[in-house]
Amino acid sequence: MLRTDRCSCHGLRKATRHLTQFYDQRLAPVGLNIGQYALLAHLAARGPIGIGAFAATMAMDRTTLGRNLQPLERDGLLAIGPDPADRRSRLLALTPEGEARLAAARPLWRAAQEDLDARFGPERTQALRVMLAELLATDLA
Amino acid sequence: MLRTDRCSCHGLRKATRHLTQFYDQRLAPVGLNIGQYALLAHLAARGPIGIGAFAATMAMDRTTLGRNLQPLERDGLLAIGPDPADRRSRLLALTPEGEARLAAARPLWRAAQEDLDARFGPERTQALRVMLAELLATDLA
DNA sequence: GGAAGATAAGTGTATATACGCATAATTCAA
DNA sequence: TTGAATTATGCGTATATACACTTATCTTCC
Repeated sequence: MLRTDRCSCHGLRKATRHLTQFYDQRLAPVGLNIGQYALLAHLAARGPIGIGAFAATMAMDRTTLGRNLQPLERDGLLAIGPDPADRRSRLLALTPEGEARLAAARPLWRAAQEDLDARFGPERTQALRVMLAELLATDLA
Repeated sequence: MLRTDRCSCHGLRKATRHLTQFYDQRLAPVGLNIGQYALLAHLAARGPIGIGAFAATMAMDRTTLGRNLQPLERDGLLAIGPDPADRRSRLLALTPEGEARLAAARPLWRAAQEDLDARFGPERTQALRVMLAELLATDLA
């Protein structure tokens, strides 16, 4: 018999640990975790972008994003350069190495998604994604 | 128009950051975050318990739990004592201070839950909890 | 043009997360 | 009974998360 948590936040956090470990293990062969993969994938799609705007895109605290960029920059997967239009801002962009790493990671990510679909069910997975997007869009302040 | 994430894990992690910040802010007046509140609440319910068993209960890595206990022990909210039946094991239990802190936190947690229900909808909140429990119960290894 | 306010980002600090390795105690089997 | 396998935990390391505070730059208004 399935026991749901009384606390919605605790249930969410537990499920996140569970799923994060799964994705992290699947991506480990290319030396990325799911958070880093998401950063690279979104950065590839949004082109050069400032830290604040990118943090908003990722629904992440600005300072958290700043810290998370450091290992990726250190490893040469992304470059942080000046913004010619605003000297306060610094523009993020993938390096060729970052694009190569992302390309290597994509099939692993896709396989993880498909495995999740197979084990949890495509409809439930889809329903979960919708519900999580709705929760994220809910103003809680 | 609502945009769902392609990556289930990324969607889950974003929603967790969002909801965790909400709960953390609501619990801040008593000096706890939602993770610490969950630890104290479950520890109160499960009585003295070893670290490994408690970690399994919390769906948390054993070493993560060990680290998370440190601030709570330092602040005198829980005690880590020897297990008379097995000298390898160490038993966790709330202190009176821990019980008092938990009692002070409960109304704030309850209010946060009710606010979430009001803003996200009780049916959706319940459906989300069920789906997350199902995901947690899904073997992904 | 210059002061006031707004905005972009970095730093210090604290907690959260988990892997790999090490240690100590228990259990089990020959 | 003792050596091997198992189990419970701790520690080193690396990354994730976010708050409060600070600095640098930009914008606006007079």
